[in-house]
Amino acid sequence: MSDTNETTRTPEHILVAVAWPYASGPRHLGHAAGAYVPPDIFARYHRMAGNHVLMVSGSDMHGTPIMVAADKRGVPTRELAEANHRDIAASFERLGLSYDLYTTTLTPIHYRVTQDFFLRLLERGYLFEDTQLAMYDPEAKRFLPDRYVEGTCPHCGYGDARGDQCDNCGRTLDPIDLIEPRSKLSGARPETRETTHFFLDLPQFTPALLDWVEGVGRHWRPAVMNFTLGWLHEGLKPRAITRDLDWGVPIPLPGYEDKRIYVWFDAVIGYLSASMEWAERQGEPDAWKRWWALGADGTAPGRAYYFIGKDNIPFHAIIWPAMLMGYGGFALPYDVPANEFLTLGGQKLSSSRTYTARLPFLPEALDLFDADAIRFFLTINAPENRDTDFSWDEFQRRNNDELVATYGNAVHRLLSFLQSRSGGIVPEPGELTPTDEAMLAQANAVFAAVGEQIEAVHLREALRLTMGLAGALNRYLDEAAPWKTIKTDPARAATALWTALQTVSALRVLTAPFLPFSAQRLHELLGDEGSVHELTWIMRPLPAGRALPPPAPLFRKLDDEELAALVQRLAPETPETGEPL
RNA sequence: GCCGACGUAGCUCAGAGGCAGAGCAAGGGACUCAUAAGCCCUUGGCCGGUGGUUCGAGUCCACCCGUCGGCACCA
Repeated sequence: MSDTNETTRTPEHILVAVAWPYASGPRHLGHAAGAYVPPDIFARYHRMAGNHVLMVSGSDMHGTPIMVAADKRGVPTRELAEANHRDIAASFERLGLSYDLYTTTLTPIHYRVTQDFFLRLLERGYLFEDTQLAMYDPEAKRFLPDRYVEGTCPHCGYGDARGDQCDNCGRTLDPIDLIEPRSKLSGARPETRETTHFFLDLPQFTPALLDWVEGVGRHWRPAVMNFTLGWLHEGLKPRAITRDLDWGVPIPLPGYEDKRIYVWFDAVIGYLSASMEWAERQGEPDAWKRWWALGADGTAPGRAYYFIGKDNIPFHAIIWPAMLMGYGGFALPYDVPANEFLTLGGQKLSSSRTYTARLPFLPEALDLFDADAIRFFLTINAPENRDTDFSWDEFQRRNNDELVATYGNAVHRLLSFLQSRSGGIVPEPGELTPTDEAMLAQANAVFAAVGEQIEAVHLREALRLTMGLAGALNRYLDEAAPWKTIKTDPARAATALWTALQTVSALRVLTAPFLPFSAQRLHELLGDEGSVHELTWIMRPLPAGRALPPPAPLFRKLDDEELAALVQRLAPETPETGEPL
């Protein structure tokens, strides 16, 4: 067995920054496909490849929708946010997401870092105060975000237009233009009031951002770069970073007790504050600097990847970099591999196989299916280049025909045969034929190919290549046909079985980033102890003579009736939640 | 309305100047180790439309149609 693909390069510091889920309710499969599963694959691979990975995220706890939902239920805002946070964290754990820290924006350290950012940007002249007109609900005694004002659209006459946009004609609106405006909270007619807020002076950053994007953006996904350049060329506008609320990070200046720093400004700072919190918990309070602090010559300490959905591009490719530039001394994003959306658009409404009109929430999906089956579907059909369509038919097909039939079966047919014909003992190989050599060479080569794709954040292609090795193993077994040669040429059968077993041993390593739970089961079926995730990203030899435990299938098939019965338990309607992240 | 992305086989999706691809579905075949799985062969495409650039265009350009997203107080 050769270790030729073992890398000798020095370990890198890789920051895996994962979008902060908004703690307004459960996340659904679309969120997982877009922003949560990809970084986990990326982080797991980089750990196995020997790099120093820091993967942090947390729940975004502030913002108006959470406040409003809590008011409606008559519970304290903090209580609802924390309950939602616990649910999200639990489903992430069940999905196998390997955060080094998954925290919230309610921690003391987050408040401290956010206020520090505020003061530093203010001191450096990147924040200014200005007075604006805002809608005020006299009954709820609260200022209203634009979308909490409803009324008749001045363009098309639609009666339920929101203050920010008309859902009927799609036009962008100003709430002041609405005919017969009413508060979404109380129904009262909103008043216009003056209010003073702090603004982030984004125009100051435009030239520096353009320079930066035109350099680093070259390896970004084209959609992300075009979108970002579009904003920059259009000209940035100052953006209010405070609100008239009592839910959020307080403004660290006297006289602003009735205002708060608004959620989008504090949420992106979470990447930094969570890294600091992680370091403190490690008992090494400065450890975060290894991923964040620029060197004396301004060089980045490693590479920072921000995994988000496409709706979040402005925050991560423009606003957060501007904030970092303004503060100074911290590494900017290296890549922002934003995914498109998982949609339900193509589902045929007339089909009897249409079960729901919405994407399932993670807790529901995880109650019904193995995490690896979900991860497999979300990755092999990931919306990397464009929106991709979700349907239960497609989920079943990918699971049954690809995950189970190709990969699961390749493993199971081999291990079962070994168990029944040679008592589960890994045989001693004889002389290798060219076919055997080719099988092993391919397994070895797949490590480099998959690694290259993951590093480029082409996870879908990476998983496809991995499954390709399972397909090659099936073909190898058919050609070598040990079930025949075992009767005529036992030594040849032994060598073929040994070769196939080495390939399965490679697959348990190769699938580990994508399918962490089944990779661990396979690791144990191969008679190894400990965690498969602590192995190195190279061929893992399986020694001859080892006795393997009795095999069990890695995955289960979903038959039509079972799937239909399971999925019909899902609530047909979308429960009340806030917006996606 | 403005900006951007996308439109490729029945389905889900790759490909980005040089002979149209994969998986699944469909048709045929040989096999029996395996969760009726796996393997081999075959069928299947006006690459959304029109016009242009080019020796050559899914690929580059213009316009049109369709879908999705953004348009700064949702995050």
